[in-house]
Amino acid sequence: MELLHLRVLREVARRGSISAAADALDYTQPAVSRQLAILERQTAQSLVERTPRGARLTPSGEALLRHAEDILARVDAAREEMEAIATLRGGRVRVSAFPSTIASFVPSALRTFNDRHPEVQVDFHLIEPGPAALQLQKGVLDVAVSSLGLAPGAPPGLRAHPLVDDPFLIALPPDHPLADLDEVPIAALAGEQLIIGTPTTCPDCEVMLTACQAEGFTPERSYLVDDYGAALGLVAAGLAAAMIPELALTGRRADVVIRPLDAHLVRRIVAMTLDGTSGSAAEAAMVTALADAASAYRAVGGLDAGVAAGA
Amino acid sequence: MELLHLRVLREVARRGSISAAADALDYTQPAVSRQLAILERQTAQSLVERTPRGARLTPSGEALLRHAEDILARVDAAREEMEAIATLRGGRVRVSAFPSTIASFVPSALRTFNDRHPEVQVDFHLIEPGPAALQLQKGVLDVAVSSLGLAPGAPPGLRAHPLVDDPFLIALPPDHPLADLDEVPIAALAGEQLIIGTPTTCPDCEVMLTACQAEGFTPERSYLVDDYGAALGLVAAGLAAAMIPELALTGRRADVVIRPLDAHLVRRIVAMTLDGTSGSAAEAAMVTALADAASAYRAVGGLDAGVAAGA
DNA sequence: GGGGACCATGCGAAAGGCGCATGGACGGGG
DNA sequence: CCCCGTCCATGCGCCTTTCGCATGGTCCCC
Repeated sequence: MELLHLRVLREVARRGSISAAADALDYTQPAVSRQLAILERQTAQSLVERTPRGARLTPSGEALLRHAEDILARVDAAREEMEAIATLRGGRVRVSAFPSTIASFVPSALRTFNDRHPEVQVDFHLIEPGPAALQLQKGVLDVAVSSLGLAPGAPPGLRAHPLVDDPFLIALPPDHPLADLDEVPIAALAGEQLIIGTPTTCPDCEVMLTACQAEGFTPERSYLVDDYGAALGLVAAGLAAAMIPELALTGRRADVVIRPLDAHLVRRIVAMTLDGTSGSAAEAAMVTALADAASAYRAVGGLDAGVAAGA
Repeated sequence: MELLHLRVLREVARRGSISAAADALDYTQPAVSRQLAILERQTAQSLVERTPRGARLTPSGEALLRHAEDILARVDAAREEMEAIATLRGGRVRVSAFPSTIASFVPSALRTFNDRHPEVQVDFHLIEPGPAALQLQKGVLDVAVSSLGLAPGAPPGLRAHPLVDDPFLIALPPDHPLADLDEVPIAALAGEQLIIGTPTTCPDCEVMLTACQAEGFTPERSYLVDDYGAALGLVAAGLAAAMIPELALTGRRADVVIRPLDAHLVRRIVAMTLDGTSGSAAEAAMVTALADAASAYRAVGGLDAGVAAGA
């Protein structure tokens, strides 16, 4: 029992003759006659009653027709949903991002996506880069805004689409000697108490450690704090300097001075997707929306203006 | 999009690999792989994510799978209903009969059919032979117990299955001279007032007229009555003799004498079905049940015993 | 590092399905 | 009353599809 058979049955029922059905189906009359015969042989039923003036369904034919109508309608629905998904008029995309991006450019991306593709459902979750990679691999997530994409040791099987390079800045107490400089040399941090995110929650902070080691020293790290707000509190109290990614500076406090470093240290923020598969149109569109939002964010300078002006 | 594609998708989803799906579907792995590729091309979607350790559905694949499950379940349901109809575990049969048969053997046939095939629904209607033939031709009736089947001028396109030959008897007033005979010669009815059903409602009564004409006379018919009960009332009043089919004698009245005729005049009662088509199993089973009931009715003598004994 | 599992693709053969042409049945019109 | 038009079934030849087999590549796990 194939779909063609059901289509033939339906058309014969509608048109009232095999010839007319063949015409409607763009087949020759013998073709549908044969398909009908095959269907009757397979169902062991006489489904249509042939007369010299046309054809009519038998009771068994009517019974099968009821199923055929539903089945064919459902097939059409399936095709339409596939079409809708392909043309971004339907479907779903599951996205995640981590806090500082949600505080900056990601909402704009989601807004853009909604405007462009209002019929695509967006499932959004806050997920840290590490877990997000696992969720992508498990297939329960489509796009993850992540900070560990392009580095060596990136999660396998995933593909990273660059969004924005987020520079690391240094936060200093206002009365700190280095606060007078327009740009803080890495080397000047030797011997200073430095707050750096721990590798487990902030893997990208590694770049700071390696930069320090390249300058020949290992930073003093008595304050192990993962939260940037908390770190700024400690900085304001004059207890330490802190390395802060620019995107994490969601506001400015007057009791902290932000300065760029002389080395261009960044964490590369990317949109991660599964590699190898082509992915859905919605997935690609979400990556595009994220890239657009990140680009716009860079264009207006992000928080750079504020940084340059200091507190 | 064919059923095979949906079956492939479902099996891949269930088994978690293309190879396993191929095994379950009795295909080779390349065959399934190709069908899947075709489905993906037609839907313009990547439906399955291939890995070296198996395969997993993408979100689009899951969306299509939801449809596939329903469609395939419905196809199975259709197949099962066809199977049920073929094996008399389902389906429906539309039957009709006319009054005197409903008063005699037809109920027993319906009972037999119900006992044999309790899952087949029976739609029963009282329909006179003439209209029943039209209904059969229109396809809104499957089996009709009729009295005009084997005669010349039988409705075209229909097939008659003999059930029972119903003899015509003569009903006489008790004090009528012919009431003393064991058997009434047709010729003796010349000049008698005779009640015979009119051709429109009792076409089979024609045989009586032709028999009379064969004997060289035309019966006197002052009382044109189609109802056998009414006819017997007129007979009891001594106004006429009446020709009555045996099956129409549903009871006996003391004021009427029933006698056989010397000529074997019968109306042939048949089960009529559409000719040409093989018909449903239920239809054939209903004809069988009717034949069985008619046969049993004949075996016990019907009302013969009562007739021979007179009033 | 090697073996095993998995998937994609090329190739040849078989089968299934279509169109064309023909034959038979029935009804309507000349 | 005959002829023609309509409708359906079937035989034949060809083409398309699709299968199985065999091969190649990738990755994981032992």
